[in-house]
Amino acid sequence: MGRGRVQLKRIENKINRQVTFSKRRTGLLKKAHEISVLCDAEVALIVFSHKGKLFEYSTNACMEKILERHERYSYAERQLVATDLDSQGNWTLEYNRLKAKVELLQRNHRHYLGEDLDSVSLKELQNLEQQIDTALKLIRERKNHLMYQSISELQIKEKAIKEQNNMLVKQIKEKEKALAQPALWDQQDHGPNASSFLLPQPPLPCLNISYQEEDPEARRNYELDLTLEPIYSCHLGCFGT
Amino acid sequence: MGRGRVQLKRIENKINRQVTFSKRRTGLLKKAHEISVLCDAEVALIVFSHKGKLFEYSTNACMEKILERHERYSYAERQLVATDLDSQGNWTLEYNRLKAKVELLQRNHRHYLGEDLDSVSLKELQNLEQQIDTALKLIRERKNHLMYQSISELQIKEKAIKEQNNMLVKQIKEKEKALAQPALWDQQDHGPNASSFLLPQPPLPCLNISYQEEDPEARRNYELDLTLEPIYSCHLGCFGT
DNA sequence: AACTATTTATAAGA
DNA sequence: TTCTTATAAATAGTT
Repeated sequence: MGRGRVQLKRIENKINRQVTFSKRRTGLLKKAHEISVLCDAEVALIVFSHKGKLFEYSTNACMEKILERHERYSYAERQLVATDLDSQGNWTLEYNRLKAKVELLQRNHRHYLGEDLDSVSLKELQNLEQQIDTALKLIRERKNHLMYQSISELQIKEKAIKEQNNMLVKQIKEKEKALAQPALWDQQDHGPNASSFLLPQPPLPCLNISYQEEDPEARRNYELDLTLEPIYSCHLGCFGT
Repeated sequence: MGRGRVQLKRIENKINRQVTFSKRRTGLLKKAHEISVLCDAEVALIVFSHKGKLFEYSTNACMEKILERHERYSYAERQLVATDLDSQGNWTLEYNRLKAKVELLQRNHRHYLGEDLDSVSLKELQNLEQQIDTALKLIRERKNHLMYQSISELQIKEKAIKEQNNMLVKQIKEKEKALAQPALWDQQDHGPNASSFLLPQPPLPCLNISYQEEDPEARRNYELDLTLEPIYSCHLGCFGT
């Protein structure tokens, strides 16, 4: 329906595919709604775009109900093959349903790990490959994001520590200077706290003790800085991959 | 689309409604399939007729997978509805255990698809990356294996068909030659099977009839050979990826 | 199930 | 994305 006859195959041009998707999606949802109203049918339509975005339509907006009904319907079919155990309560049904779900998930899980592929068709393999390829990209993206984040955090911390160090060095030098001329001072009693007498009030609390490593915060920073090294060397190389 | 404009309301005439349902259902399923192929989308369509009969379409015929994927999207919502009923019975324990398992598996599943990574630590991301990288290699290996396998099978078939063709050509030529010198033969009675008189005994059963396409096997081979083209053109390009 | 007059959907272009 | 337009497709009413 349009200016050219349409071939039933994947549209390779990305822009084109996106536009066609948008148009046809609208049409499809509309038609789903129409048949639902005109013919008094119950319709559930789920569409995931190539990029993974979800679009859906469901009669009376009760998707869950319809999916449940579907599940019951197709579950009943499967029951015909396996039958018999609907003796006790209805919980048995629910329990078996869950169990089947676990099995399916575990099967998928194995496939996502590249295991147990003998029963998988070529077509399915191609889908799987693409899904996983996409997943890998997303994971690396997220990883890189986290790494860049911690790098910039650490750079900020590093800068703060250096400033602290500079101040400490200055303090020590002044203290040495003061000790070199004790005559001017020893008549007065300054008590045991003499080491901080030159600090402004109030001093930054950690400044006069971090050399003794009694400040947990300072220590943690230091440790973090060390820990970072191996992470860098292992993974910075993959930033672009 | 038809001889009259259509009102978007339930068709009251029962026969009419049934006919329209049948027609539109066909159209809807077709369109669902088309958007799926053209735009590389994943589609699940469920239709219950007024009378309760089920019709469905799903991309690659994996309805369960798509529904599961959908479920993951609206997961949080249903949690609100579903939680609360863990009251009596010892089966409740087992049931909840299973449910927890499903949740865990689904969480993993999401991670394997590269979704929902916000809560994952850097360390875990690294593991995930490696697992998936390995999986991707395994999947591609398996895919290539399958593709090479079908290629060599098809090459063998191709060769066999060519040989058949050669023999047929030879037969025809000999037959023509024989017809060009009828005097030598027409005293003898060879019956209706004259066309195979030069074949070794027993002849390949299909050889003397395949030109009339009465042999299903020969025809199937031919179809197979044709079908191969698009597979080659679509997928051989990915062998190294 | 076919037919066909029309309405709809949509591909291409802007 | 949205609009327009030429054309392909779907389908309502009919047989």
